[in-house]
Amino acid sequence: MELIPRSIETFTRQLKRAGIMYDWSHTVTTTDPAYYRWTQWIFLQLYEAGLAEKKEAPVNWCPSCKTVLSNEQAQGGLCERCGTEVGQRLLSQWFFKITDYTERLLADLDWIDWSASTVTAQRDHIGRSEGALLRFQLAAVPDRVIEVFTTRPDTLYGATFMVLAPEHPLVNILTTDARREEVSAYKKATAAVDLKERKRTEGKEKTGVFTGGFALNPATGEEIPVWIADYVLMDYGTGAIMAVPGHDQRDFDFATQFGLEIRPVVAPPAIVEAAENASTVELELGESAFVEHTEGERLINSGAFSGMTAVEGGEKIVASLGAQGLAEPHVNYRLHDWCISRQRYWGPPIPIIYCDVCGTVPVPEEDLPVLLPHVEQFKPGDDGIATLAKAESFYRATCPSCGGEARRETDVSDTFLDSAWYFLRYPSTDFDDRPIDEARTRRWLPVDMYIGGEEHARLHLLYSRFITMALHDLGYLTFEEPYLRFRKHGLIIKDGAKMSKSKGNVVNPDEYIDRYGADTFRTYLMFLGPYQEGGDFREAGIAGPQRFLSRVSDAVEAAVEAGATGFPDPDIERSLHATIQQVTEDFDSLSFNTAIAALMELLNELRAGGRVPTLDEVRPFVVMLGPIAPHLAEELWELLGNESSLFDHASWPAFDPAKLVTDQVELPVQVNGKLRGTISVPRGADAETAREVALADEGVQRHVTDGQIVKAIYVPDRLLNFVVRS
RNA sequence: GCCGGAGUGGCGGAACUGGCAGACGCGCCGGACUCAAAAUCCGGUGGGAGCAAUCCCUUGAGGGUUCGAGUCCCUCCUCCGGCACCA
Repeated sequence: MELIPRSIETFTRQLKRAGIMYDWSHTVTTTDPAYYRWTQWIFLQLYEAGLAEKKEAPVNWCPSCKTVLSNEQAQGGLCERCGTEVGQRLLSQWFFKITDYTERLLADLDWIDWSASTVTAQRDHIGRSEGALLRFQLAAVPDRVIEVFTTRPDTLYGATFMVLAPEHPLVNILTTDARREEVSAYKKATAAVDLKERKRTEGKEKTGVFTGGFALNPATGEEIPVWIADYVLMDYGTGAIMAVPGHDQRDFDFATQFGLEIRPVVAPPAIVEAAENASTVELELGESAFVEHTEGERLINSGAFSGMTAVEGGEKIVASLGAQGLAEPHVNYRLHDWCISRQRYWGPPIPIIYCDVCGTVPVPEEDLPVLLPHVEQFKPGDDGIATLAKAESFYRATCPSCGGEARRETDVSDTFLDSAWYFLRYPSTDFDDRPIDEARTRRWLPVDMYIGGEEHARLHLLYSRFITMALHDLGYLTFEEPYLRFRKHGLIIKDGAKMSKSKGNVVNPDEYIDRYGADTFRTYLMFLGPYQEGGDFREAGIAGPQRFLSRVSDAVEAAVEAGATGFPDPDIERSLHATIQQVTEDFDSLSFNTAIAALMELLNELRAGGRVPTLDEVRPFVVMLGPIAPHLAEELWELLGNESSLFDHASWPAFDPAKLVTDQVELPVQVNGKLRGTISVPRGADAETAREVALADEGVQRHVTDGQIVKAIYVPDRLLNFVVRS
C-alpha cells in the first residue's frame, strides 16, 4: 500500500524539479477510489450498452503473477510484467466488445494526425483481412461441418487436406479409434509446449498427426484427410484451415513432410495461354509453393472455373457454393474482444453481483465505488482463484434487485482500463459528482497533442480510442477520437544500449540536475538529437548547452547594463526574425535540437566580436528560451524589468516576413554542376543579369573559357548553372 | 519472413518541394589572458595533392534518371525498433 504513494512522490518531485510545468491542481491516481469509482462507472455504462459480456475463454496464465494476461500482455509467450513463460487456462472472463468497433477504429486512422508508424501499428494490430468462410462437411457425420476462413477461396480446388488446431472442438468427433491414442498424445504435447515455443517458426519442422477422419471438399466432392497440427492456431479465424499446399508455403512444407498430395490450381497467365485446355494445365512446383501474385494469374485444374483469372474465379466459387450455404464472403480480424478480467488484487473490482434468483446484476451507480477490501494475503495463489474470492467479507453481498443473498464478482479490471480514460478525467478532477464535466470537457478535450513511447502504439492507444468511441456513442462525449495528434518520442540510449535498470545505465535526473542544474540538463536532452528518434546520452556533450546558457546570461546582463534599445544593425534584425520563424516552426514539429541550434547561432551573432546586444534584441530571445530553460529564462525576464512571470504574461514573439528579405542575394554559380563561384545579385534578378555578373567572376570564367556554354539553368535567388561542352 | 526507421567528419547531429553537403555543438589544434593552470575570449578544423592561387575526392556498396542527387528510381549490405506459422 505504501509503495505506490512513495514512487509517485519521487516521480512528481523529479518532474517539478526538472521544470516540467503541469497543472498540479489536477491529478489523477488510478488506485484512488475517487478515480476508480468512475472506472467502475464506465464498466457499468458499457455493460448497460451491451458492450461488456462474460464468457468462457482460454486465457493466458502467468504462473508467477498468478493472473490472466491478454494476448498482448503475453506476447512472445512471456509475461509482460515478469518475463515468466505463460501457459493456458480456461476461465470465465469479462470482455469488452471492442470488435464491434473495428471498422471505425480503422476508418478514423485515415484522418487522425498520428505518426505514420503508429498508424501502421494500429492497422496491423486490428489485422483486417478479406476472404471467405467455407464449410466442409465431415465424411462420417454429414450434418457437421468444419468451417474455415481463407483469403484464397480461388484455390479451393487445390485443397487436398485440412488442418485443425489441436484444441479445435471437432477433433474428438473426427478422430477414429485407431488414431485416438496418437491424437491425444499430440494434443497433450501441444498443450505442454508453451506459447513461445509453439509460435517459434525458424528452423522448426512442421509437426502434426492424422485424425483418421475425412471431410468433403465442397468443390470437388473428394474426401480429404483431416489432420491436426500446432501451426494452426485456435485463436485466429475459425481455428481450422483448408490446406492448399500448392499455394501456401506452410501447407506445402506440411504436405512435403507427410507425403500429402500437392495440386497446383493457379498459374501465371503465360502458361495458361500457351495451353489448349486450362483444366489440364500442368504447373511444375519446385521446392516451394506458388504464392506470389502475378498480374492476371489464372485458375487451372479447377473444373468449370479453369481459365478464369484468380480474382474472378474466387468470387464465382464463393457465389456458387454460397447458393448451397457452403460459403460466404467474410472479413476476418486479428483483433479480439478485450478481456478485462484480472484475478489479482490490485485494480478496481468489477461492479457486478451474482444472485441465484436475479442472475447477473450490475451494482447500482449510487453504490459505487466498490471498494477494494484490505486483505492479509494479496498475493494470488496457484489455484487460479482470485484473491478477492478468498475474502468472504468482500464477496458476500446483498442482491440490489431482490435483496436476497448474493455474491460479488471477485475479478478486478485490467489496469489498461484505468489508463484508457484518464485524460477524460483529468480536466474534471474537481467534480466528485460526475466523471466528466461537460463544459470542462468542451474546453479542454480532445487532446491536441499526445506524446508517448512506441510501446503505447498498439494497446493503450487502441483501448483509449475504443473507450472514447463507446462513451461518444452513449452521449457522454462530443468527439470519438481522443488524441488528434500523436507523436512518439525516441529513446535515449546510453553506452550503446537502451537504458534499463538491469544494465545499470539509467540516467537518474536527480544526479545530473544536482551537478549541472535543471536548465542545462533539459537543454542538453533537447539538443542531443531529434526528439522523435531519441539519441545517445554522453555526459561529455553537456558542456555545450552549459556554456550556451551561461553566454545567454552574460549577454542579457550586458544588455541590461548598457541599456541600449532598438535594432541598430539591420543584419542582426533580419537574423532575429529568421530565428523567430525557425524556432516557431521547429517547436511545432518537435525539432527542439534545431531550434536550440538556431538560438545558438543568433546568440553568436548578437555577441560577435564582443558586441553588446540591445534590450529589444534580447527580449524575444529570452521568451524563446522559456520552453527550453525555464528557470534561467524567468530570471532573465525579471532582470529585463518585467514584474510578472514570463509564463503568465509574455507572448510568443512574432516575425515579420518582410524583414526577412534582403535586397542582394548570394547566388552560387556552378559549371557542369560543380560550384565555381558565388556572386551577389539583386533579389529576383533576371537570367540575363545573373549571367552577366557570373561570367564576370574570375572563378567562373576559368571554367567556361575552354568550352562552349550550351545551356544555362537559372533558378532565381537560388542558383545558376552553366552547362559547358568542350 | 513481414512492417517501420536509419546508415553523412574523430563524435552527437544539420540540410525546406532535387539546387553552395557538413548548420549547431562536443572534441582537437593554435593564439590571448595568467607566475602557472582552470575558467573565459579570439581564430582554425571532412579527406587528399600543392609553397601557393587552385585542383581532385567525399553522404553504407554498386548501377541509373537529371544541367545538377545525401535527397528520386533499381539491386545489394549493415544496424535499430516492432510483429511474427494470421490461413
